[in-house]
Amino acid sequence: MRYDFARAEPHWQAQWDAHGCFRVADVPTSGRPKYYVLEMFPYPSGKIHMGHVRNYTLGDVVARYKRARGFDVLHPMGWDAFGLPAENAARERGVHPAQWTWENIAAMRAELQRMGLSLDWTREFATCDPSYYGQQQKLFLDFLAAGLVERRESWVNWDPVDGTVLANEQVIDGRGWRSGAPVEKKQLWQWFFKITDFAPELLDALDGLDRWPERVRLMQANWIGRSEGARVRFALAGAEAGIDEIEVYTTRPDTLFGMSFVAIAPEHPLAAAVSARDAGVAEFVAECRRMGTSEAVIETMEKRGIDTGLRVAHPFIPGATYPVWVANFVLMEYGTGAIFGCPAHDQRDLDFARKFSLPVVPVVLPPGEAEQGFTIGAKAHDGTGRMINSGFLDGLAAPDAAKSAAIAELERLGAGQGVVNWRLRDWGVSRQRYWGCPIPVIHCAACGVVPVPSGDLPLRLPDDVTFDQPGNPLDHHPTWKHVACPACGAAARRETDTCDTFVDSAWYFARFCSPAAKEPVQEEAAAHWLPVDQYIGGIEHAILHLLYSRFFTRAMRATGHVDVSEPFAGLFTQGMVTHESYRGADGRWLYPGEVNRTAEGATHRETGEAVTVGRVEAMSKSRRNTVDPGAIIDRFGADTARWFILSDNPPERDMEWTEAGVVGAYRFTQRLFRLADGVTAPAGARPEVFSPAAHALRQATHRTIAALSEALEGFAFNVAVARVYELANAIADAEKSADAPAMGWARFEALSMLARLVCPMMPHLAEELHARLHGGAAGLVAELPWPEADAALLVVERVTIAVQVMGKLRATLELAPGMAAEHVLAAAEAEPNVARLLEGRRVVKRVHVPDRIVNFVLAG
RNA sequence: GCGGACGUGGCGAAACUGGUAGACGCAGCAGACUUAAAAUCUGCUUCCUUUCAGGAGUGCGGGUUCGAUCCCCGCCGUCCGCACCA
Repeated sequence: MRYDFARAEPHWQAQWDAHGCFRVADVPTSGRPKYYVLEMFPYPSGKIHMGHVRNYTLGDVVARYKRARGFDVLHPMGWDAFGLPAENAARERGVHPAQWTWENIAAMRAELQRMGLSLDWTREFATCDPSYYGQQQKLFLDFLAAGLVERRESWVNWDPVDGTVLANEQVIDGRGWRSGAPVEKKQLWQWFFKITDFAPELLDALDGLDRWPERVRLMQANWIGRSEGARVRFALAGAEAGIDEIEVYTTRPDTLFGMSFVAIAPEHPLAAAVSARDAGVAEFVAECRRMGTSEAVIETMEKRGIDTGLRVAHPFIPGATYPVWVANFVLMEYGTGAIFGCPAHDQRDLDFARKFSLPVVPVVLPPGEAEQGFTIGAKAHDGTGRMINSGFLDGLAAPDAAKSAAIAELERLGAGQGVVNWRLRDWGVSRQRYWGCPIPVIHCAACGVVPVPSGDLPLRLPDDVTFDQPGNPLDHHPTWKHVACPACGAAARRETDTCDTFVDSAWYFARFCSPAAKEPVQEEAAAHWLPVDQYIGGIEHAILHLLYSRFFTRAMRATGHVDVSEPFAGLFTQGMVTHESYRGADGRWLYPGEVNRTAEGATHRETGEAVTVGRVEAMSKSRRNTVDPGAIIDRFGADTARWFILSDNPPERDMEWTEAGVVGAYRFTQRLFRLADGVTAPAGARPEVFSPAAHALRQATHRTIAALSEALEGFAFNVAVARVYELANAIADAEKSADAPAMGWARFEALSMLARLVCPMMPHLAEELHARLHGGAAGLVAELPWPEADAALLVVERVTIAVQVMGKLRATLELAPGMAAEHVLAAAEAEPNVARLLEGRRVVKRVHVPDRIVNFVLAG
């Protein structure tokens, strides 16, 4: 008899649904503790991919386990439904973004439901639904009223041919992806959330996030980027267009005596001023504008610059002046958009100085170096040392003591002051696009920016838009933007920018607590469920999405919507799903389904020609190395897909999807089914006495319960899987051993525990096994508590002690635990192999680690 | 370029975070069952030396320690993020 997953899986899903196993109230009255499990909700691209299967399987294991542990578990699902792909589909295929999105959602919901996830589907929503984004508009207006939103000019990537703003990913090698035209930077008036208001708090609170991965906290801390330094004002030797000084931010004011130039960003006002009269500078600035706004691009391109001819005075050295350059690596967004260059102690400045033959004066002498003859070669010295060539700073320790002294002097001279600087920039949320949440403000010539009245919310997107011309369809709409000013009644214009989709995902976790509420969040529901106890998603979101959510939660707290500051108490970041890639003889990428893969190599399934096996890489459509979860569930069932995805490796690491691995997982589902097939509850009470074999099986069962609990708590799902294999092996072995009277009882115990233990991972098979073992009379596993291990069966009766001589293993001892050191050492010395090696040698040290190891250290 | 991680048999990995490296699975090999194949079951499986017994071994090179996959220093390789992809 074989396990018929195709029949069983829909059956048990219907049972769970009929029992409402996974539904919870907005404000539960059960008295049980709460646990909120959330996986990052998907973008509705149309099909689920293996990354989703992994993410939602991980979350489901946690949700089911916690539910069994007696928690009320909130485990919702929704759709991150606004975004560029829907507009691209509209432009390419003429389908309306709304239609495209809702059809995708329907398809993906059906696929997700086949996975047997323990979700409360009654809480489902999509961010493109006015019932969601209308609430978001309320939040926007509350933030605006609280001074957390601001309008200012900032730079965007502009495609001059398509007349549209480009996302960084739409800029390829400095050109627009569709038009191929060189991209230009352009300044637009944009809306910003003032995330920098919370910079100190966002940084400090990281310490309290003890259930977040350390690396994520580090990345966030570096991203927020607190630094202590100084602002220094350099007087220009001659004013330029009314500008008579350059303010610079530096973290190394101690190296001011080593300066050899000042460099300003191409967007710096002074660069514009010089451009007006200097064609060379104007040309350079224009060229920098064609680089787009991506920091990664700016930082990796060749360091270039141009001398403006201007000179600045040194704050400490009367009479000394230095050239002012425009440099393509100076960022307008960081500090003041201007730096001073000290080539001896900053690698980038050194590269720049070497390239343009600027002086390199060392001012920090590294420890152990002689001052005389010390020069800087190809490497700048950015470490500690003692100040030289630095006037009043000479002899001080760098950087700290010298830094304080330099700042004190700058302040005394009125040439600057010590400041704390943040790398974090305010969050620009304006998008010149249709498929997003409309920003609910009106621009009035007389009244300025006027909020859309709350009674007019949700401010809906118009449906009748066209995508036949470049730019923002909202802007082109014949009527939508024309509106009377709510304040004065005069003709006014709606804001036509929509929100960054990161805004939608920055508070959805709060909305899930009360998805139907008439306000953004219902107070009691949010108070009960927040924060999310376990959040699970891809490491690629380690910075932006998580930081924005942390900001949003604080902004919602400031405007009275929630009473927590941190959205996610626990965070787990999963790795990607990867697969081999294949290329045919003509160089085209091939889908795994088109390839016959053997240990020796690969051939094309139809033509039989040789196929090149490429690297194992993240699944992507462009390389066609994708596997369709739907097809896997058709062939093997959801439990097999879930089991394999959990068993392969630790969830935080990238996993390789392999056909052989899935087949192996499938075989195990059948093996479990066979093991339990025909087994029913033994008649009579529990036996008084167990044979050694039956006792050993019972120990294995209870150790598995304990081990699995520990593994599941610690996200070591691959270890949990291994423990399940071990118990299954133990049951199979016991089957073969002589059938002592009590063995039947021990075996039934093992099997019925095993059925319950695999439930978080393979919920359908668990129900099937459970129902068969108990003749259908013992309820749903989904509603049973987690098994408890019998402490008496966890007691360790024998330990294996390794015996080393000079750190090398020479023997092992089998002993009862807790033996005294002398006894263990004596037993170790008596081992023939050990005695042989100790013969005639002097033992200088005898190491004994109880119940673990003995080590004899010999003289000489 | 900057920031963050990761690297263990043929492959995915485990190892009570300083104490027997390789649990468990995949693949492979041998055997049983079968007319045969599939499925299933049993055994073997880090590498080297001639078994007994040794030697080497956790990306590479050093260091600390009785003892290092684990701690420290320096390299190499791979991956993630870099603010308008989600």
